[in-house]
Amino acid sequence: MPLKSLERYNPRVEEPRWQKAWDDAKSFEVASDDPRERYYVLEMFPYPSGRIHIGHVRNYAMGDVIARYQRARGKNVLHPMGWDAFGLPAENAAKQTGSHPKEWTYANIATMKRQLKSMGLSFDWSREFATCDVEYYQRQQKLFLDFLKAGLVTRKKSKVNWDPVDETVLANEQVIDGRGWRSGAIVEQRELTQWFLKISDYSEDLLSAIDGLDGWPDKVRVMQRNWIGKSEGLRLLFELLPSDKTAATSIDVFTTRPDTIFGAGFIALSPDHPLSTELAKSDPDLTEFIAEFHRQGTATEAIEKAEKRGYFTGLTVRHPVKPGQTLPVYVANFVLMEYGTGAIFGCAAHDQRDLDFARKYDLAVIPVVLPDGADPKTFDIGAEAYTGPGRIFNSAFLDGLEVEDAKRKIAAHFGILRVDGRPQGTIETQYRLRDWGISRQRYWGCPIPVIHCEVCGTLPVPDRDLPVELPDDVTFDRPGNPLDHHPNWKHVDCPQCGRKARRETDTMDTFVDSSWYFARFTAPHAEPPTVPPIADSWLPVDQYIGGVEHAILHLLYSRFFARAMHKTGHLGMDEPFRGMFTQGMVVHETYRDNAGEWLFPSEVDLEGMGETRRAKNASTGAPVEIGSIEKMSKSKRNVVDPDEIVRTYGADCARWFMLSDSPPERDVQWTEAGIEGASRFQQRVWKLVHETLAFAASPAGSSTEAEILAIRKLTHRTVKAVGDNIEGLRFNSAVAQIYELTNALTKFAATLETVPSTAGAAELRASIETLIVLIAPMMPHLGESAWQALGKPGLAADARWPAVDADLLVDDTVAIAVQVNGKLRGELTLPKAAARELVEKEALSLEAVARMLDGKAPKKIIIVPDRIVNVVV
RNA sequence: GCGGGCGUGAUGGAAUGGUAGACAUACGGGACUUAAAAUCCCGGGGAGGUAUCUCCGUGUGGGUUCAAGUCCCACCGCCCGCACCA
Repeated sequence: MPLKSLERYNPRVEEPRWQKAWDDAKSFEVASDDPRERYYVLEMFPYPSGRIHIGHVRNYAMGDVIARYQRARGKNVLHPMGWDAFGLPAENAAKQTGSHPKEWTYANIATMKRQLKSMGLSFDWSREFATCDVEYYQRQQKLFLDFLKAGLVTRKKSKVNWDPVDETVLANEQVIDGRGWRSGAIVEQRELTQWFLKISDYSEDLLSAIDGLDGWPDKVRVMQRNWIGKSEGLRLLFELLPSDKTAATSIDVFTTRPDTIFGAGFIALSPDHPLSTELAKSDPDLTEFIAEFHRQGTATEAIEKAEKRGYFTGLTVRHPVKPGQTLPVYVANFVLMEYGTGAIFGCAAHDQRDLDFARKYDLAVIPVVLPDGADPKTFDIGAEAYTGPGRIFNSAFLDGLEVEDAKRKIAAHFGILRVDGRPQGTIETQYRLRDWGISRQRYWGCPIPVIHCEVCGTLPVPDRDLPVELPDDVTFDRPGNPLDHHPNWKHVDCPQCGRKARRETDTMDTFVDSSWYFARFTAPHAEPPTVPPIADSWLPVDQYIGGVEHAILHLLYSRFFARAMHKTGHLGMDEPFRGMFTQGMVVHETYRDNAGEWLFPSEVDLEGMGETRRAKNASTGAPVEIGSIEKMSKSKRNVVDPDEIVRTYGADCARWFMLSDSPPERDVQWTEAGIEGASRFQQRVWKLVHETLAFAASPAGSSTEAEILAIRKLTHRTVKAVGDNIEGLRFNSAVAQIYELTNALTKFAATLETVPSTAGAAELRASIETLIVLIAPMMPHLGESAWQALGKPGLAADARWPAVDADLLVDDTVAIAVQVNGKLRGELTLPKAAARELVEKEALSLEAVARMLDGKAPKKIIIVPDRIVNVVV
């Protein structure tokens, strides 16, 4: 039944038609009073930078497959979308083009929403919001005030990371290799009074709960563990010998190796240590040393490898366990004020940094841990410190103990002693995690709802005065915070005494906005930030999908926020995301001409393959160099425009290709051939559907029972496999299964053409209908068009996932591989669960096996039922 | 330096310890066509000139096992994260 006259499937016509049908039917709007089992799938919402890029397409295609699949499984699926809409780019655009951040942002949202709609994503648009909507950020202000009341917010003067390009403060998490995460500028240190969220209150909880996040990638869990950075050790007081340089009587030190105390050779203070600062006042050389340290900036790789340098303060402390001995006190450039107490004791023999330092300043190197098997008389430290296990020696009452036992014993020892009336040593847990500084000196963010009164101090804005709304009339003609420059916005009356007071002009870090949006989606129009019973009925998010670049920042903040919202009664749970998935990037080849100019893929013609593959400029014919495959970026022009892809191939093909080519956690390379393959498949399915319809009208004939059964079995197996693969997020494997079924059905249709059969045609039709339901989550528009062509009622979007007949998943005959000494020599087709004797007999009677045996009797025969026989000779 | 991951045809990649290379892409051959595109069919890890068949083959070298891409040890290479955390 050739269908030469069949028109090609035309996505440009079909796709908008179905998008409208879904809209009209409100297919994807969900109600919270629906009694069915709930499923919440969420993709990280985008920043409205201007246009959707192909990475978004991949992210949302994955989420959409899950949403549509779970819907087909009969669940009430929440699949919302919104906009992470505050942030610096809007202000930068304002500076560059004179646009207003608000207009710029909402215009971008409009564009991107149109683009997303053209992708046919099953979002519940009725729940859409942008974080810059007053309706959203006013609830965020409410949360802030509740956090403030609950003691989860502090205001303190602190050294902050200052981004000189963006002219704002950055959180530690936002400093990458000493540079601003967005601007790339080298970050400077400044002292400012800042608002902090006390995430460190939850250090232990955030850490220990990671163990329970088994729906998260290990990689992300490890990163979060490392970021929180727990270590247990001893806080130890060293008594200072009296000096006219300072009134201080002791130095507080944190160590994880108290067992090496007998090997202590010096004390080192951070240049930022209060004692260092005090001493510097009367010591110009130390002042210079500290200034030099600050000039070096913060942690970059170069600094990391920088030489250990120190400055002797002239102070000495008593050695706490060696009566009569003292240790010199240095200020050293490798000691961080941010960790522990900002002071350490140096044990050169068992810490590499301390050893480097000791060698440079000719300080004592006293080994106190003896590796197993080493001779205490000859054991010596060369250029490398010994940090391994062993027995303690040279250490009086610790001698002979293992490292861990020695730690316990010395902790007990110092727990009894007193310095300045305090225990000399206390066991303490330290975390690397710092409180989250959220103050930003920017306009386009959520205003911090606080008022500063000279008399009453710092006061929260009363709930009744919310929202604290951003003024529209701001200018961007000078550096700094436009809110601060605004003529009257910050001038308010004190809510307590009524005197003139000043509004806080800092706005919140935009990571605050994204730390609770998933909760707001559960009741986006409610008066309070969340409606706890509703939020709790949806949360935690069953499957969250986004880029690994948020593995620490956003995911950690959100986990903290859930806890803080729990504490303040806005949520009933602590962990916001049950399942987390980090998808790979979309990458593309780069192209560069002789002048070194980057070219867009659309400007390049490619020919040849492998070694002979060449590229030239499509319009001029000039040679083009094919460069490395990299993450798509505007600067290297290795980008494709989703709009253009949708125009040329349709959204379904873009989605299909994004899902088919690589495992979702790995990078996928965008290729023209790949998207064309998707398009070919789309046409094949369309053709197959119409062939099926033609066969249904064909006269009776005979196809064999066996053929029909084989098709039915394959269909059921595929339904099972595709479902399993989607649930396991193995979209590429699901696609492969669909290809296999499609290929088999195409072949079957071809045999029907030569041997017509009513039963065969009916079987084909049933299988095709199933196939369409399997395809629909990935190519939803094609799914609808085919569904309609097949004359099925309603929308494919509402079709149920086909039921699997378990009996059809197993065969009554099985192919059993026959090996001799582990090497494949043949294959048997036997009834399922055949007796061992039969399997053995059949296997031995194979000619290839007999040949390998060469008349000898087998030593052993291993039989794995229904799978394999291994004859051992 | 520490931590995590990965290494399979020309390419992206499949493979509960049990028939390596599913599926796709690229390529080659054929059919259809005046021709091209599209479409359909066939082929394909390497070597032994073809088929049969044999040997080799999942980064390298060892090991465990009847059987290893898969598990263990060592090494090489690549990618990612953290980075003076005491």
